[in-house]
Amino acid sequence: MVNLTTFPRKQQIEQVATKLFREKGYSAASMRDLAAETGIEAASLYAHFKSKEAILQNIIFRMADEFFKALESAEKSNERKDVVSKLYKIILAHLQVITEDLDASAVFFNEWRHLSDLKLQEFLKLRDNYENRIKAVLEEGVQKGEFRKMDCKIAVLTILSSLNWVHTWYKPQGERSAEDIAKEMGDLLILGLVK
Amino acid sequence: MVNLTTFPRKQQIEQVATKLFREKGYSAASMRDLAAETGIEAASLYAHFKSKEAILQNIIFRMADEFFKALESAEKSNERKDVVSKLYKIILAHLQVITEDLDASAVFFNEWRHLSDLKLQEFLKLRDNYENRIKAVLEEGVQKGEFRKMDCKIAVLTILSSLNWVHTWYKPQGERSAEDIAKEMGDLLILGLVK
DNA sequence: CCTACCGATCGGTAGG
DNA sequence: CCTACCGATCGGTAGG
Repeated sequence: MVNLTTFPRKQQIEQVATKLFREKGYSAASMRDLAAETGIEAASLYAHFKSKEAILQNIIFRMADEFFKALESAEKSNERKDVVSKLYKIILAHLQVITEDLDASAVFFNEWRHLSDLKLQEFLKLRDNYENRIKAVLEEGVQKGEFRKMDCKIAVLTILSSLNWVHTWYKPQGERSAEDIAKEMGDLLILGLVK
Repeated sequence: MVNLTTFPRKQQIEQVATKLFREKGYSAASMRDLAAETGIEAASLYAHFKSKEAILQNIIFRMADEFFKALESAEKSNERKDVVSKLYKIILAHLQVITEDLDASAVFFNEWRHLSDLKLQEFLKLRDNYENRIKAVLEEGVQKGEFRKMDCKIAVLTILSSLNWVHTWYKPQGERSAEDIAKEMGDLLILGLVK
């Protein structure tokens, strides 16, 4: 039973659902689990959400929105700078979104496949778009001679997959901030391991 | 309905289950789905496996075994070489296991959380062990002066998470071999993006 | 490997 | 937000 009195009921339910979806997975988490954790009857949840999937959709597309907003402001604030600085900023922005809501990030990265057809397509289109915008930054880096010649498609996937795994091990009460992690991972991905 | 006549029944069922667990997720895939795809009755599946989870356990611990065998032979064949070469070999070995069975890899990486307590602990212990062995290689690289000073824990997680995402985009009939991908990703992770 | 079947639980609706 | 309830489906067992 989770107790939150400062947020509207709907947001409380969504937050508890997020935690539940993360812990058990979307399919294994039932509306009755959610009812028990929020302290209201299962049937009453349908006064707030029209279906179980609607809750998932809210979580996922809100996160997608956060990622896009972060990417846009990272791109804007570095328009005239070198590509290396721009990429550091993008990595930081992406990690800030993740570390600010680990539960929602976990659901975003692990449970999107349970979206139904139309919403799934929408999600995949957004993901594709996001990847391509970062790929364009890498291509700019290659073109300007800052980066080695490489397969930029594989490079984006490598960068994003390593960033997207951070939600599994990041500890908010740990000693390292999102900025620390972004610096460390940025160095690794941009400078490499070797001296 | 999948048709395979060259393998014993139990292996056929496991292979179809792997595909099903990958596509729908472990929780959402039912024994009746599996029955329909294999062409036998749901109740008959229990002549081959004592439970649904037993199938998942088989898939996951067989893959864990493959990863460990690959890591061991990569370590052995490079005992006296420089750390950079050793790490390239480890990356290749890891990617070979993934690309040789994409379905089983997907289940391994996505569905382990549905293992029950005891088996889950076993899985996490193995994963920890695997990560630590690669971390030791990175630390050796730092100590010998081949690598920059860095947080080796974050570095292993970065490397492994990017490798473990390959199953989502690798196309076996595509033009790129596991060796190609390993070279490309190895270069990125070891040399970095910059010139 | 089949038929027949079980208790539990699922997402969701009706009507207040 | 509740009570009362529905049809469907779940993992699994008994007994052959």
